[in-house]
Amino acid sequence: MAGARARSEVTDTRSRILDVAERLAQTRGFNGFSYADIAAELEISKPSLHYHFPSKAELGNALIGRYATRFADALDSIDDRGGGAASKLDAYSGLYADVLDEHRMCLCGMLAADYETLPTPMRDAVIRFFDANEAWLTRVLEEGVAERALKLPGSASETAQAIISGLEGALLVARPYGDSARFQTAAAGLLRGLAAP
Amino acid sequence: MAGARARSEVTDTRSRILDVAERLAQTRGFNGFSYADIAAELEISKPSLHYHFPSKAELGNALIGRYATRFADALDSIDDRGGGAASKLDAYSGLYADVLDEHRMCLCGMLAADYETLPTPMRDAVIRFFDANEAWLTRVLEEGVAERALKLPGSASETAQAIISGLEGALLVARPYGDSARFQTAAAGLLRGLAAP
DNA sequence: GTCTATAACGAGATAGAC
DNA sequence: GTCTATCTCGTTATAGAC
Repeated sequence: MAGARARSEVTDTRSRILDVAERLAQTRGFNGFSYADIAAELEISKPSLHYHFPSKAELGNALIGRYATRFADALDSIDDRGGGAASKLDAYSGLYADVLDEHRMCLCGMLAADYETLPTPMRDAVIRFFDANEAWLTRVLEEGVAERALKLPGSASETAQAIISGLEGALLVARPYGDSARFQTAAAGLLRGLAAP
Repeated sequence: MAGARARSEVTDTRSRILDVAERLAQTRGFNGFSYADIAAELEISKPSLHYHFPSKAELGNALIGRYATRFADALDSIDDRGGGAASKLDAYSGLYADVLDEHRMCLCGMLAADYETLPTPMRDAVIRFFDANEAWLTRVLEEGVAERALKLPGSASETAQAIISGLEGALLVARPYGDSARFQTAAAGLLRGLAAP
């Protein structure tokens, strides 16, 4: 078919920019990288970056938007796989473990640290990310309680907030230690304590 | 007495610099403020700052050092007050709540996010801070278990790590929401789940 | 869509006077 | 101990050619 390209032979520039910016934002924070860093890694010029993302704020918005979409897709996949509430929570924790395996912080956890320095649209998008996670977790926890598979220390939404906080914090603290076992231990303890069978 | 000064009439410049830098680091991250920000707020010149702290890295070291000392003192105070393990854990959680009341992140939690961009001495000091917290918490948890006042989901040191992670994450996530009740709920849930009576 | 060139500004840091 | 003046470099961003 005319115009078709071998998949992954070339990824479009916009996506490759987002890939690099995402990794830098997750490892160094939003104020810890520059257009120059991205340009050097992709071997393109800085003005080319500005063609795709006129300002760093717009790059940041695109970053969170894509990340949130991907995360929502991952939550859908967990739902599609079926299984009980407890196994869904394990899979949810696994999403965070995958992030740490790449020596990254959750993008929105990192941006939560940078929050005060972010432009308003990015702030709003960070909040929406956490709200979406809380809504998904709340539903899973309620299912677990209804099935008598889980016992929670508080309401489902309060427990959901505590799980998100706990996993974000486990990422935050484990990363300096460069120790993914440290994350696993904390995450397992948190889930056992907060959503016991 | 000659040379004596009315307390708090003037705080020495070095301390005032650290006060401002500390607040900026806790709210904006270590890469989110500059010598110019501090100079403007204290109405002194940038070179005066460099006289007290020749480089930003040395300012950062002094920042963590003072913070860690103050935190260790607070832990000593909790011990001195007596009471059981459960009330010590509540007091520990209260230290984090106090930070959030000033709309700040824990300094070392913030620096954990900035970790990859920090000079080595600052990295080491961040790790030491968490290790000291873990050691204190581990001891308190072991006391609680010995008194049969607490039941833990894992070893005392693993539980200590999970508590630190959970409280740091609760701060991280609650701050964008500007909601200290959100922290309290998550913290209470975490402690109930991880160190149940 | 990508480039060269450059503007305009802020960063960390230093020299040297007082 | 604090200042003015300055340096050097890195930052985001734009103009305009190809």
